[in-house]
Amino acid sequence: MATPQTLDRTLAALADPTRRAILQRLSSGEARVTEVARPFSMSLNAVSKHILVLERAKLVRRRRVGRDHFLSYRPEPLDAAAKWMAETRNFWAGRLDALEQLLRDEDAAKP
Amino acid sequence: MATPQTLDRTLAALADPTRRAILQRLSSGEARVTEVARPFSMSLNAVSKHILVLERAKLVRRRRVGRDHFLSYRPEPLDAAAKWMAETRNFWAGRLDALEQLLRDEDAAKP
DNA sequence: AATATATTCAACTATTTAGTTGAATGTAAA
DNA sequence: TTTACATTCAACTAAATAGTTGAATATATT
Repeated sequence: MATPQTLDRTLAALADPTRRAILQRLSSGEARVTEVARPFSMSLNAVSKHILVLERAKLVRRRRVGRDHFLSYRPEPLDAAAKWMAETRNFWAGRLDALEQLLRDEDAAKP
Repeated sequence: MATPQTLDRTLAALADPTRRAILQRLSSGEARVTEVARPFSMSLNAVSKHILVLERAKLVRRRRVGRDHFLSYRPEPLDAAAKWMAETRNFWAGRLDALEQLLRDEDAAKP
């Protein structure tokens, strides 16, 4: 698990604003393909392809119910990305603190 | 700062094993282009292009001294990536813990 | 001054990617 | 059973990417 290619696919999948927006949408719950596509100005087919990319990267899972395909966010592949960052040590030395602070700030901002 | 395009460039730059290897090499200190290129089986020119990609993503900085170009790792752009992950909350709920554990394990493994 | 070294530039090719449109498939509703 | 809906498949185009080779530029070394 976490072969270089897996990491490639994970990071490449994230390196697109449409796909990140899709994930953000899904991070607040399941949705069907059409629902996911609605906010975007591109064709449904284009979004369908983006979803395929996310699926290949295992960042999205598909549950078929009749003609509807329900999509959900699977965060697991990000572990490998985080691990890579952790191994490239310079980043985390003194930077994990900043990240934790940032998370604390976000928590504090929520009621 | 941290426009979507910046994130795109950061993540796209990381989504290549050659470039990640270059960064890992640089994370243990400055090196010249030729030195960085040596371990790879591709041409010097190809590596030079990878370096350019990393430079555009601000993950690598170049210091010119005569004909030598010294390259160094700049981890700052990863902040935006970490922030994006933090915002896609599901990941961090219950997963930041795992990451911290992982870091602690790595620390423990070092003398 | 001549030569060697470090690096980029330029031109080219092959592959991948993001998008399009139109047709096909399968399921649900009238 | 006809029609509408959800989704993908197929074929295509335009642009980006990763690699190549060969020439150019600039700096060191002899």
